This record gives sequence, C-alpha cells and structure tokens, in this order.
Amino acid sequence: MDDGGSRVTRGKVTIRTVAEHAGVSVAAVSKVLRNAYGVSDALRQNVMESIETLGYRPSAAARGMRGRTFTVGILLVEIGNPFLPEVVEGINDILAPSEFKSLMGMGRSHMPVETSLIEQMIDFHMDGLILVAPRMSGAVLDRYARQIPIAVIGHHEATAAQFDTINSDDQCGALLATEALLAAGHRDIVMLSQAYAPDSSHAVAGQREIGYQLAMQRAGLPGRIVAMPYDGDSVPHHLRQFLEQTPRPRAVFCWSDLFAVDLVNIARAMGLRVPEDLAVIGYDNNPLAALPLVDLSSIDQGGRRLGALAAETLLSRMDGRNAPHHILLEPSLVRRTSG
Amino acid sequence: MDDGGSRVTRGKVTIRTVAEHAGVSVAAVSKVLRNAYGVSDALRQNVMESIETLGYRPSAAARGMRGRTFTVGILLVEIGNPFLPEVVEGINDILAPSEFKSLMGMGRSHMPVETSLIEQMIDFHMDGLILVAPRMSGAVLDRYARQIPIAVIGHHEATAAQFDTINSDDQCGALLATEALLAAGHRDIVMLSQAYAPDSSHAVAGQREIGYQLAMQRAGLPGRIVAMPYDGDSVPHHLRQFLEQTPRPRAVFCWSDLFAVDLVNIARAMGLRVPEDLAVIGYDNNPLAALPLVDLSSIDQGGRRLGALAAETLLSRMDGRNAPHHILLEPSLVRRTSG
DNA sequence: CGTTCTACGTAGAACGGTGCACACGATTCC
DNA sequence: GGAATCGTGTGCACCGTTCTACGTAGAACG
Repeated sequence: MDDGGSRVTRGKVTIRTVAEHAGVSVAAVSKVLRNAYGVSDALRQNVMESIETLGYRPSAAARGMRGRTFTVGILLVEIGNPFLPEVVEGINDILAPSEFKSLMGMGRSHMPVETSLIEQMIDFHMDGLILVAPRMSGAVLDRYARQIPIAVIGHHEATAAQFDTINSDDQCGALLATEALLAAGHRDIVMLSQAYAPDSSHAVAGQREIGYQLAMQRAGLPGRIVAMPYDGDSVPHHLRQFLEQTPRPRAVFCWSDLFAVDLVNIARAMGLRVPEDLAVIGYDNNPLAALPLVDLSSIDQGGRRLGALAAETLLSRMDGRNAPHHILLEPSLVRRTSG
Repeated sequence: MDDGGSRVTRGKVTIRTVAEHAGVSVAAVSKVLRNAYGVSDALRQNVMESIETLGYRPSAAARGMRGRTFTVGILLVEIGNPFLPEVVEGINDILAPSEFKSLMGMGRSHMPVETSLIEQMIDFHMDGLILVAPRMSGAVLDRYARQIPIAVIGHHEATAAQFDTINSDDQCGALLATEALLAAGHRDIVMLSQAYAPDSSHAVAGQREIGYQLAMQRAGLPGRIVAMPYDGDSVPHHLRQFLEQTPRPRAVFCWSDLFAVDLVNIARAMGLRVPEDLAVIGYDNNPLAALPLVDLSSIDQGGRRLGALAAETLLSRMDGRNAPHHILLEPSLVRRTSG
C-alpha cells in the first residue's frame, strides 16, 4: 500500500529515488534506461516496476550533460508558409515511432535569429538538427555541422561534406512548369521570383530560375524574371502593380504559391479571366492551391516525403554515419485550371 | 559509434576555460553570467572580454540543473491553422527584447502527444510554458502548473488558480457575428461548430456556441448547431453534404475560418451566390479570409496581441507572481462581402 | 580442484554550470 | 581602537544523469 496522493508533486522523483525504491544502485537504473549491456531480466523487470509506480521520467537536461537527450531540433525559417506544416508532419511521421522527440525553433526570416536558435539547440545538447530552408551560407552550416549532426531541407549544396541535404529537384520542377505553359501555346512567359541575397546560390528560388531559363532557352525564347521582395504585407501591392503593367504578360510561372495564390486572386478580382487572360502555375502545391475558387496548377514537391527523408537521414547520421548523403526528389506537376 | 582518435570535444570552451583565461574563479564568471550581486565593474569587464575572445556560450543543459535556462516553451496543438503564426509572432515580439528565447512543440491534435511534449519541456528545465488551445482538461493543466509557470491561450477557465489564461471573449465574438447576420435580416441562421470532447467546457468552440445561442434567444429564434469533426481531409466532404441538405440554411456562422473559407469556396463552386444565397461569417480572420475571391467576414480576435499578452503574463509569473491572472480581450467584426 | 570466462552489478568520477557559506581587506561606528 | 558592516571574490557541495573501471559469483575448462 503506497502512500496515496501527493507523491508526484511532493518530492521530485529522480533516478536515485527509483534506485532506492527498487533496492538497486543508481548505475543499474541508468543501465535499464539506456538498454545498456549487462542487466538481467529480473533486474530490468524490478526497475521497470519502480519507474512505473513512481512515475519517473529522466531529466533531459541532466542526460544531455553526458549522454543523449533523444531530442532533435527543427529549425523553421518562418512559420507562415502553409507548405511547412507538411514537412514537419513528415518529420514527425518518422520520429514518432522512434525514441526521439522533436522541438522546433522559428527563425523569423532573420539570420541572426536563425544562428542563435541553432546555438540554443546545441546548448541544450540536442542530438541532431533538421534545418528547413535556412538563410545562412554553406560555410556557416559547415561550422555548426562539426558540432552536431545536421540534415538540411531546401538548401542546394550537393558538395557539402559535413551535413546531409534533402531537396526536391527545383530545376526540374521549374522546367516542368514552364514546359507546361509552353505546351499550352504560350510564348510570353514571365517568371515571378523572390529576391534573395547575392551570395545565396543554394537558394531554391535560384534553382527554379535556372530551370525556367533552361526551358525558355530550349524553346528559343527570351526569359524574363521579375524578382519581388517577400516581406509580408507589401506582396499584394507589388502583385497588383505587376498586373497593371502594359503589355501585361499572358502567362506567369511563380516561384511559390505564396505569390501565385494571391496573384490568381488579384487577377480575378481585377476582372481578368484565368487562364484565358492570364495563365498561372505556382510552386509547392500548398493547401490553398486546391481551394475551388483558386484552383491553381502547381508543382508538388512532396513536402511530407521531404520531411520524412530528412528525419531518416538524420537518424542514420546520428547513428554514426559520416559520409554525407545528398538526396534529390522528383517533383510533379498538379494540373488544375489556372494554367 | 564514436571514433576514438579525433575528439569531438576538441577545445570545447566551458566556464572553466573562461575562468582560467580571465584569471578568476569559476564562481566569479558564473556571477557575471547571472548578473548576480557582488561583482566589481573591473571584474565584470575582465570576464566579459574573455567571454568575447573565447566565444563562450553557457550550456543551457548544465544551467538547467540548478538555475534557469532562459527558455520558454510554446505548445502548439497543430501547426496547420494559419491563425497560429500570428500568435507565435506576438509571443516573440515580447520575448525577443528580453533575455528569454522560445522553443516550440507541436501537439498534432493528439492529447498524449501534447502531454508528452509538456513533460519534455519540463524535463529540459524550461522556465515557463505558453500553451495554445491545448486539448487537455484544466485538472491536468493544474498538475503541470504546479511544476512550471504556465500561461494558456484559448482555454476558458477563469477560476484556475495555478495558471494564467489569456483569451479572446469568444461568447462576445459569436454574439457579434450572429447579431450581424440578424441585422442583415436573416432568421434562418445555423452555427457550424466543431465536435469537441464532452468534458471540455473550456473549449473555445463551446464558448462560441453559447454566444450564438444567446443572440438567437434574444431575437426569439431557435438556434441550430451542427458539429463537425475536424480531422483534416474529410472537412470538404462534410461541408458539401451540409450544403446539399434541403432546405438549405440561408445564413451560417462558422466557429472557425478553417471551415468558413472552405464553405465559401464550395458554395461558390456549387453555383451559390454569397451572400445572396448563403451568408457566411467566420471566426479568426485568418489570412485567407482577406483573399479577394474569398472576402469572408470574420471575427478578429487579435492573435498577435493575444500572444504578446500571454508572453508578458508568463514573464511576470516567472518573476515570482503567484496570484492567477485571467485576461479577456474584446474581439471585433471585420466586415467583408460574405455576410 | 584451481584457473579462466562470462554475466551481472556497483562505486565513483565526470559533465558544466549554480548558489551558499565564508574569507578578507577596507570602512564606518561608537 | 576594537567591533560591526560592507563590498568582493573564492571554495565547494550540489543538480541528475552517464560511463568507465572494477568486484564478484557461478559456470566452464583443463
């Protein structure tokens, strides 16, 4: 008959409490916890029972000081993009059945915030990191990767030696989209891209620009890329301006649905028919593209699969692998009525 | 598996390294780090310089064992709702200039995941928690709140003694929405609500139902509430069914834009005119409501302000306050063309 | 029957900080 | 002029784990 009531809150239950309750040494309990070699079934059973009755949970903070924390950090650049939840779910699909948990940080599209978040995760002694479309350069990533296993999504750098990369083939995706517009008979195809820092050759937008240019070149047409800043509220304004120019382009390939969904909306609100007056193909196939009133054709890069693969890759790296893995996934075009 | 030769710990700079470099005791460095009492300007200066040149960062894991980690955990029920990013940004608005950082966990709409995430954050010795619309009951929250300061958003329980709550006045918001529909001459107003667990009187959906019923009652009309499960992909199907019933309601108040945006889309796709054939008012004023093609009237609860207030409240509680604070914010109606 | 294995369990030193108790010289007080 | 006070810095015992080295009993071996 155990003392009813306030045992959980009263005295903090540590590994020592468990050891005493089970009548064994602290080290023995630790061994059970870690599935370490050298514990008899009887001991394991005994300890497990004590853990159960006491409601013991090992302290991740203390664990981190010598061993693993069984936690991986996920760094999101910004949380607003509806494409990201898919990636996170993919990661958790893999992590959930494993012994690892995840904790996320939000970069707020600001590089100093990103780096400080990574450092914070390192300081918490997390076991590995998954970065999603980080702003920082490969050199910076390299430095961190020397301290902690890292898998990166949305950062093209297939020669990186210290970390793994998992990407959709953005060149191929852009090629697919542009070719679809070409096949529909369009020649006047503009790409709406995102302005990115000059030193970021790893950026997905840049890769998509290459794919677009390649398709145009193959068709013997001149490409035209319009770069827009992505800073929240000004986007609709810029898009409206874009549509008011004369002559207005007849077909647009958008680097992201973040722009494309708004573009279709604004175009229709201005009285333009989509796709008759303006054909649009976006990128990411985010949930909004599927809304009946939007019905946007888009490149699907399989966010969930991207996340799952990143998690698997990280897991294997945390398991001791040192040779870098660089994975490239085939995207696909989801045809809807917009273009 | 670890290679024996090249140590990863190659030149790890700890508080001891700093102490040696500055020619002072470890305790002195610790004092500087914590802004503790009893350090001269000369010492502080000296230590600071060493920290700078060595690039030292204190280990959050080690810190957590006795002191604070200067980290607050944010628990998100699910990451898909576009309303949540606003809340998170509000939190970070307040946290960024403070000495605290944040780390997020994702509940995946599954209660066991939520609780395990909270426990994980406790195990990391975080200093405080902000929970956004948690599924769990007040009793469970109470138990956790005894172990760590907690501020909760989107959980109505104004009598909770152990934790703070920050809410929008959901009854008032629903009243506003329903009265707007009544004022437009509608009498046949249905509320589309979310199915929630029977023991969750704290749920925002429940509060909104009360507000709706109140408005209908005041108008001398019978209310009708239709509850739908929110489990991802089945929503459009249910909404379509809802619109195919005869007689079809003329006006709908939706507990969330999560439903309302889809509802407007499906209705228009079915050839219904909004608002002439079907008036709709949603809740949350999420970014999609503002899309020109959707143009959904919605109740704005000021997510950013909600987040900011939660962070401030938590900060003050972590500072030693014990008396619970319960904050209720006035929502407002954002009129667009849908209803 | 003594010796070597093998399997199981334990003691105690890390890990990187915090925070209390205290030492110690310089003021201030009576 | 001795005691009390104050401002600064230090020593050391924690915090809750992991991990290495070692002890010990029983089995297998020659």
